[in-house]
Amino acid sequence: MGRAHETGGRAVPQYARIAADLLRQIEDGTLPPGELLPSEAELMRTYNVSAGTVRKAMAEVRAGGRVETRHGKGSLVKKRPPVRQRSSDRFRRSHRTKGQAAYLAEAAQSGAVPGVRVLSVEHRAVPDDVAPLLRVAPGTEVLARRRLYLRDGVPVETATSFIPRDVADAIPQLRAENPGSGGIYARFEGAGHEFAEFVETLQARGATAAETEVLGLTPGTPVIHLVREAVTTLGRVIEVCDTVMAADQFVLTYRIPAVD
Amino acid sequence: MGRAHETGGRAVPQYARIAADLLRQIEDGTLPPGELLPSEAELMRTYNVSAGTVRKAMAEVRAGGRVETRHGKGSLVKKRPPVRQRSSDRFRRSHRTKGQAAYLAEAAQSGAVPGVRVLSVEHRAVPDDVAPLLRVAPGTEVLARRRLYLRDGVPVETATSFIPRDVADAIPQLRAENPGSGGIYARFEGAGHEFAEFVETLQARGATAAETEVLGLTPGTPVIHLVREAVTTLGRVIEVCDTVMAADQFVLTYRIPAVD
DNA sequence: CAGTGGTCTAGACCACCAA
DNA sequence: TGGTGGTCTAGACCACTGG
Repeated sequence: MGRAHETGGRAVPQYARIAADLLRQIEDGTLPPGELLPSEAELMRTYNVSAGTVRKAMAEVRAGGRVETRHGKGSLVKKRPPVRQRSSDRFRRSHRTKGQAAYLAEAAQSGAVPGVRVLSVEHRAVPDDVAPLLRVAPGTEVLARRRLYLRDGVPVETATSFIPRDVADAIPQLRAENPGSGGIYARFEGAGHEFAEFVETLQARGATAAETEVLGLTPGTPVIHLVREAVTTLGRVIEVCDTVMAADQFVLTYRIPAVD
Repeated sequence: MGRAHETGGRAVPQYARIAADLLRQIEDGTLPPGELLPSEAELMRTYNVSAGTVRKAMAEVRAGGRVETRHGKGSLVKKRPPVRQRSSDRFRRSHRTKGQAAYLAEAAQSGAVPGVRVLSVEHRAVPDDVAPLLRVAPGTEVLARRRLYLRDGVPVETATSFIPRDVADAIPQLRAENPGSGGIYARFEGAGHEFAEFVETLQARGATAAETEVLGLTPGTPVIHLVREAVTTLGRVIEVCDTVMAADQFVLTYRIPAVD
């Protein structure tokens, strides 16, 4: 009993109905931010369904991004659903000369406590998808700076910068854990490179197992995969930054000037 | 038997291991594009797990976006995983004067057959989240143009344009199903509006039930929610376009000029 | 028709959390 | 300790696809 087609001839499965119910309650404030959702056992009772069905419903609710589930505790409505703002002018030179790296510049606007952890700085073979962007042969050795960004202590983004050897070797600070005031872009400029533009290419997809691990996500949770190329006025790409962000933590905005 | 901690003391669940296995095989070409994945029954046999476990693994594989599952048929590796390119210069005026709306301009680059279906053109109350962007009071009546974009016949994106009454009333073609050559932006320009910039704000999240329906997605599949404001040289926002895209169908690129 | 994925059940055992 | 979510099983019935 309880099959979708029997409970009223509907084509919509029970788990979808339960998920929609919960999402609506979050939407209209019946379940306010910070509130604990009904436990799965309770949902089983109130909807008269089995555990598997409730779990599938909850998986869908989680995918919506407005809920956070903690093992042994329960699921609670997130306080500020979309949080960090990544915007076009985060790369302003004026920020760097004031000593703010891009992520600090935007953290200032959003009121959360930011953090960075440098995971590794090493020479390694360039990944196949990055090689053409840097205009180097596949397998060429480059400098890779891998770091983890935190927001209020929780990981929200990983980023890996790839820099050609000849550029990196000329700037010793790039091999240091802390590249100094203004971040690595300030170091590039200090070494005479002048930026013309940044090109960001992004797509969204479910998190892979590896990303799930590093960012502390539930499997299948959406992530944004963004690759940024830093182009100098000489037309050279001197850095490619590959970042993966927990999708629910970011809102991105871009300003596109109208052109002919 | 078969629990995660018993099969070798690993903390990684079986479904994750199976999903990773399949994703790796897709990645390295063991399962080439167009190929049918092993059926769920076969996976149960080869990995010696139950149906539920295999289904959870497949759900994770699907979330990766490289696989398409058809009921009664099986799961197959998508041909061209990321397909449509949405780029910064899709709004070039030169495209419009040549009679190409933005979506046609980019479709030309990607080799697929594009399509649009106008779902509705009507006057309605502005949504609460759109009102502040248009600088109108909540509940104000605006013109809403809702359309569905197709790629090779399958829906990939819904878009709803909101236009203030005073702007819309002056341009009769905006109420027509087909706004004419160059799209609605060409009509705005024809009526004397000059665009200064477009501001795009986007986030990624799992699809809601309603989106699942319209776009023909699996529940929980990632979507990109993008809101574009069209700003004129007079500083007025004359259109807000709210779009939801199937995430696996789009790669977005933005060019950000370096500024001080 | 046989084979495929989709929904659902009932029950087991585990890992985490808080009192 | 009792309640919570997380993983897994074994089996049922359904709906869709294709020959």
